[in-house]
Amino acid sequence: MEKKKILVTSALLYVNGSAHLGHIVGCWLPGDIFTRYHKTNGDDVVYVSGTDDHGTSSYISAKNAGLKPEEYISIMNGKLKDIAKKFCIDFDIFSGTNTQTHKEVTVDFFNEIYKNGYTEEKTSNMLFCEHDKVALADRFVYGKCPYCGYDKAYGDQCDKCGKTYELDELIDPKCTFCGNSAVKKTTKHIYISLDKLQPQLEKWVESKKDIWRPHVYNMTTKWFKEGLKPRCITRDIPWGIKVPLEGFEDKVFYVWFDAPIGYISITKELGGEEMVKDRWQNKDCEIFNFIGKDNIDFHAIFFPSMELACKKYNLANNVVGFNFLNFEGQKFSKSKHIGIFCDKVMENDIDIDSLRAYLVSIFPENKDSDFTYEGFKLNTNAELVGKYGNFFNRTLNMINKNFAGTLNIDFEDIKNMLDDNDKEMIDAIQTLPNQIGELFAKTEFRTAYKEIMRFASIGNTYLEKQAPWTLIKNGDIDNAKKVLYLCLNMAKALAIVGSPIMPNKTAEIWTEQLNLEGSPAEPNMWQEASKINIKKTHKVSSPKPLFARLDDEAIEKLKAQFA
RNA sequence: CGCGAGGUAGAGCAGCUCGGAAGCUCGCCGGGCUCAUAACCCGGAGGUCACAGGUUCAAAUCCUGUCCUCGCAACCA
Repeated sequence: MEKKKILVTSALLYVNGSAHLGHIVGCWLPGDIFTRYHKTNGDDVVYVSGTDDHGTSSYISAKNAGLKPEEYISIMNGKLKDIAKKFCIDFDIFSGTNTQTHKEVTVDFFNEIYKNGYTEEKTSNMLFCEHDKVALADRFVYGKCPYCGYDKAYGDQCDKCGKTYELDELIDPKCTFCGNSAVKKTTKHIYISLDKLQPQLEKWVESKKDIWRPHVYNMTTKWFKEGLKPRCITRDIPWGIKVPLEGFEDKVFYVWFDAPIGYISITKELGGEEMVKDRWQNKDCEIFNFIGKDNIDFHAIFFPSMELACKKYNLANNVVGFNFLNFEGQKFSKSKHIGIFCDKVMENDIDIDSLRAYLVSIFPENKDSDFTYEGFKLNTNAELVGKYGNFFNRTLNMINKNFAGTLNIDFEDIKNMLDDNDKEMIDAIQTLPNQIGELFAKTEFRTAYKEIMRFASIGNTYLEKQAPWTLIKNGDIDNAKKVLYLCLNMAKALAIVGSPIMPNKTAEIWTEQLNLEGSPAEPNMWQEASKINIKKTHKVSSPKPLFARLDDEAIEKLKAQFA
């Protein structure tokens, strides 16, 4: 099988507060599972992410915390790293955009776009806060509505009467951060000529029609119908990357200009110029961006346009846009404190593999979905304990009790005693792992998970049909061994195919109970899953329950801890 | 005509890209098994696939229209 070269990115997180489950589900976890699958499949894959350190809201958050921006983001970056570790998100690097490397890459990126003639200058009016030293975008300004007089109207629209207006029509504008009056300024800015890039971009998007999720493709093509317009890429705030152009010394790049370049600079930080060449300038490397749906425009329009204008880096193969996760029917909210916040998970004994598995089962791949405690309990008990874990337990228990852990047979020994049930079982072992692998590769995680559980169910049904406990009772030892040998091979396969989602539990069952060498997540192990090749003399260890059941009490405890 | 998502058994959802006898999990009813974490397996009841038209030999699936629900314009993937 040909080995692929892959680069996986997951959206850079803003550092203005604590992460919640939605962040994990939106990009970190799918990117992690995708990466783990490919590693196990033997592909050459690198997973990069980090924090988006610039932008107005990070600047203001730092200010409110009484810290310098670089101090603030360094603390937040550390916290996020801990959370990633707790959730077993295995980044090759988790950095940020406040690095010297990032500055250099961004400046170079801009210089190329400038040199290639895809920028233009325009003059525009904007409101500025003298106190916070920031330019105020529409959503950061409030004042009196020129139509109805409502005094909490935003920069471009009044919530009360619904009317929209120009920024300079707003009466007595104030800064939303400090409440001081905002002043009008006329400034020059640099724009990227998206209109000139549209034909090339459309061609690229068209080629992704059958690869991207439908909602990503649709949302993207909608922009083309309206026609792309030049977009401002500079800002008047003191926090960010300085624009390297005469007459713009006091300006920085718009956060959404430098943030996606972070994928490149973080790659460079990890492996130097060599790795950038290998992953971003090598047409054999496939790039996957895992993002939430609010980022689709930036990853499907803005960043690829920048790359086309820069002409130095390859565009993504797949922009994997996830929808949103709700929490018990409500939106995650920092202000109302709705949802599981990951800093609380840090001090909690919640089983991460169980949580990861439940989250996969409700991944908002095609539409928004909902986290519920009841669902978490159900998935853990019915799927992980009842089907998946139970199969290991039943198999190992019988091998141990009746055969002291060693069956003393292999596939050759049973080939002439197979009935229809055995053949079905063998067929499942030989075909399902590859099918599940393809689902992971296609980023269809929910279906992959369902198939893994179905795989375990096939095992349970097989046991029921063959009833080795009865065979043993009747003295039919050869057939009992045959059944358990096939089950043992399926157990091995189940550990491998489950490893991208449940890295801890599968490693545990592999080493401590199946007593196999290495790890189920080793490179090229995926191909081993469909082989029936457990050695004749192999001795398994004694089983113990893999997942813990969750009762109502445990759920109540969780609710209380996360409330 | 702001933008977006959705309406499929009691609940929660999948299926819709590429039309071909309505599926999954839970719950409920009945049976089986006893190796297993009161776990597992089989069977059953329960649906005019929001509504109305249209295309078709055939529509949950494609087209048109109508009704209803929910998100976004405040932190926020």
